[in-house]
Amino acid sequence: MDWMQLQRLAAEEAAHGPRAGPRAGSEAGPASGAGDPAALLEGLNPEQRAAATHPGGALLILAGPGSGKTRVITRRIAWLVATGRAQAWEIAAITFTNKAAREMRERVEQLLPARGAWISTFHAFCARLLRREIELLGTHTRDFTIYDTSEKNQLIKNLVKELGYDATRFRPALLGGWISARKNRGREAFEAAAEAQAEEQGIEAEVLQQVERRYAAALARNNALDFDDLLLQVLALFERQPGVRDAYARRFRHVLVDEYQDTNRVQYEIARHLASHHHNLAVCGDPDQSIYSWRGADIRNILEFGRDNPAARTVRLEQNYRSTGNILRAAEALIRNNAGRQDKRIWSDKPAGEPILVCECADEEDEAREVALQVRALQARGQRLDGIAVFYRVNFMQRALESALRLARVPYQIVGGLEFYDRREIRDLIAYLKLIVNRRDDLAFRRVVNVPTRGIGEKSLEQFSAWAAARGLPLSEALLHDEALAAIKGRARGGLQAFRELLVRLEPAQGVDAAVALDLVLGEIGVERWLGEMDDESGVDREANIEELRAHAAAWDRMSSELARALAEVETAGTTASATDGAPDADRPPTGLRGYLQEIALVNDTDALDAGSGKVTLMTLHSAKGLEFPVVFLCGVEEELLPHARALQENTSADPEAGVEEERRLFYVGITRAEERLFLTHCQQRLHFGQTSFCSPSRFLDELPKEVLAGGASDGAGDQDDGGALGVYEPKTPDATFTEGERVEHDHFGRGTIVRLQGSGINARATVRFPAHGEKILLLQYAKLRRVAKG
DNA sequence: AAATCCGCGTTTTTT
DNA sequence: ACGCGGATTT
Repeated sequence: MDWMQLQRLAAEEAAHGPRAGPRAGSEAGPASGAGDPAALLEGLNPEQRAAATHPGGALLILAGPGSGKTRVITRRIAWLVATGRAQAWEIAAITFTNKAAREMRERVEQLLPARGAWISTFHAFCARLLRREIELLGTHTRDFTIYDTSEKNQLIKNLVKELGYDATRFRPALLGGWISARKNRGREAFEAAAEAQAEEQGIEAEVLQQVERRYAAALARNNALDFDDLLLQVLALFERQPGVRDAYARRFRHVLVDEYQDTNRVQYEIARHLASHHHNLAVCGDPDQSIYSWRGADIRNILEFGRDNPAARTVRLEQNYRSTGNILRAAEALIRNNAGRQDKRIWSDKPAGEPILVCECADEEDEAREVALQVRALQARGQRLDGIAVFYRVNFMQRALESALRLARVPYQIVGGLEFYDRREIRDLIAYLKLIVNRRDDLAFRRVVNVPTRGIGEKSLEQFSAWAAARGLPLSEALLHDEALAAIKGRARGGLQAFRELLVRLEPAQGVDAAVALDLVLGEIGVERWLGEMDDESGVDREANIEELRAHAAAWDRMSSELARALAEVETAGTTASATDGAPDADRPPTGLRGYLQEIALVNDTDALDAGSGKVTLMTLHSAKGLEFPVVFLCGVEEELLPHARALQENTSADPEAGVEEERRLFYVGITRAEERLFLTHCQQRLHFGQTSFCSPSRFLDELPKEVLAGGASDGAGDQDDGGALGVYEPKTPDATFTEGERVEHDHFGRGTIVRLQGSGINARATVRFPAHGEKILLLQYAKLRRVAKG
C-alpha cells in the first residue's frame, strides 16, 4: 500500500545495498564471515545444521512453527555456494508468497556476496521462465500479458454474453473458480466434481464446458495467461519439449521448495521436473500449517514425499525459538484435535510467559475498540507498534478495525486486500501500458478505447469487433484497416481514428522504462479532461493516485536496473558456461515497462510490509503465515467465522472433518505467530450484510487448556488483578453503576432513559434514549452520566 | 451516449 | 450497508 515506502526502499538500496531484513537480528552471526562455510553454520542446532549441510539428494525438512526454517533454508543456500556445491545461479528456491520470497532473498544476500539465485514464488518463477521459452509452445509470444482475477472475470463475462447467456445467472466469478479448480487439481479427477457442483448451482455442465473452451481460446488470442496458466504452461512446456525440461533440470543443480505442504498437483510436478536431472530436491514444510486446500493444495505431496523419494533424508525441526510456553502449549493442545496427523512434538525452553487473554466483546465495533485500547496500553508500556499484529479470518473484518485504530490515532498498515489496483484510474492506466506491450490484448483495448471518452459506445464497438472477429484479427490490428472504420458511422468513427493515432504515438513506449511509458500515456490522453469526466464528488483524489503510480513505477525502474547491473557483474565475473549448460545468459529478471507489468501482476503492492514502520500490521490469517510478532491479536474467534461457515459446508461425507481441520490449522498458524503475548477476541453479535447476527465463541476456544488462559483455572497467581500480565487488561466486572430503565442526565444531551447496557470495564456502554436527540450509545468511561431522581 | 435508478450479491482465504 | 452492473431514462 505504501508506495512512498517502496520509493524510499529503492533509494536506500541504491545507496547502501540491500537493507536488513525484517528479522535482521536473527542473522547477526556470520555476516562478517560471508562465504566461510563454518561461519555459516554458527548458531544452528544439530538438526538445523543437518538440514543446512545435507550434501545432496532428496531432503524433507519437517519444520514446526518458529523452528528456524527460513534460517535453515537461507543458510543452506549460502552453504551450497560457499562449499562450491553450486553456483548461485544454479539454485532455484521457491516460496509461496512474495513476502517470503523477498525476505529470503534479502537474508541470502546478507550471507552471500553472489547474487543470481532464482528466489521467487512459483508464479514468478514460471513467468520468468516463460518470458524466455513460451514461444516454443507456439501459442504466445514472450510479450504475453498476465491477467489477474478481475481481468479474468471480465473476460469470462464477455464470453458468457457472447454465448448469449445471462451473466447474472452464470456468474463469471463462479465459472472462473471452477475453471481454475479444474486446471489446478488433476484435471480429469476434478472434472466430474466441478460439474456436479455447478449443476447444483443451476449451471449446466455444458455451459461450463463451453465457457471453458472459449476462455482458453480467448487467452491464446489475447496473448495472455492467467495465474493458473503460468504454472500449467510451464508444465506443458516441460512435457512437450523434453529438451527444454532437461536444460532447466541440468541448470538448477539444487531446487528448494518452501511451504511444501501447500503445493498443488501442478506445482508438485514442476518441482519434480526441475529436479529430474540432479535429484537435489529439498522441500520444507509443516503438514499442520496446510491452509490452502481451497486453492488445490494437496497435503499428500508432503506426507508422501518419502514414498516418492525412497532415498530421502528427513530432518525434523521441533524446537521452537519463537513463542512463550503458554502460547506453544495452547497451539499444541489445539492441533492435537486434528485426526490422522503424524504426532509431532514442538517444544521450547522458554518460560511460560504471560497468559493468553480471551476477550468477549459486544460487537465488531466494540472488538475493534478493544484492540485499539489494548494497543495503546501496550504502547504506553514501551511496546513498539511494529511488533503488534492484528489478524482476522476474512477481509471485511478489516473495516471496523481500521476505523477504530484511526479513531484512536494508532498508525497501522494493511497487508493484502487489494484496493489500489481496483481504482478505476489505475486500472485504466495499466490497461494502456499492457496494450502498448501486447497489442493482442483485446481486453485492455476494450477497457481503454473510450478512455477518455471518444464517443465510442457499445454498439459501434460491437460492430467494429465483429469485423475484427470475422477476420481473426486483434482489435488493435483491425483498427489499422480503413475498411473496418468505414463501416462505423457518426462520432464513433472519429473516435476510433483518434484512438488509432494515439496507439501509433504510443508505439515508441514499448522498450522504455515504466515511468517514461506512463508519462507518455499521461501526456497523450490529456489528464485534465480525463479526470474531469470521472465523477469526483466522491472525494477520491485520483490525481494523487496517479502520482503514486508514477512514483511506484519510477522506484521500480531504479531498483530493477540496479539489480540488472549487479547481475551483469556476476555474469562477467563468473563462469563462461554456454547456454546449453544452462548458464545465466540473458538470465535477468525483466526490466523496463515489460518487467514492471509483470511485477505488478504478480506482486501485490502491499506485500512489501515494512518491519521498521512503527505501525501496527493488519492482515488475514492466511497472509500471516510465515511471519512472527511479539504481540498478536486474533479477532473474530467465533463459530461461522473460525471455523468459517463455508469451510464447515466443505466437510464432505468422505471426510466429515476435513473442513474444520483446515480451519483448526489456520487458527494454529495464527496462534503460533505470537512470540510473547496473544489476545483472542470474539463478539456476541456482528453486522453481516448489514444485518446483526448473533455469534457464539469458537469451538476452538474450548480446546485451549484453561491454565494458559487469563482468568483460567489454577495457576495460583492472581488472574483476577490481571496485573501478572502486562497489567493491560481491565478486569471484566459488570458495571453496577447503572441499571436498564434508569433515568440519567448527560452534559450535552440532557436527560434520558437507559435502554440497554452492554460490555464492561473499559468497554461498558449504555444505550440511552434522549427525548431531544434519539438513542445514543455512550461509553461510560468517557460520558459523564449522572443518575437523576425519578419524576 | 451519458446520467440516474434499482436490485442483487456480497464475505473465505492468494498467486 | 455498500457497490456494482444492468436497465431505465434523458
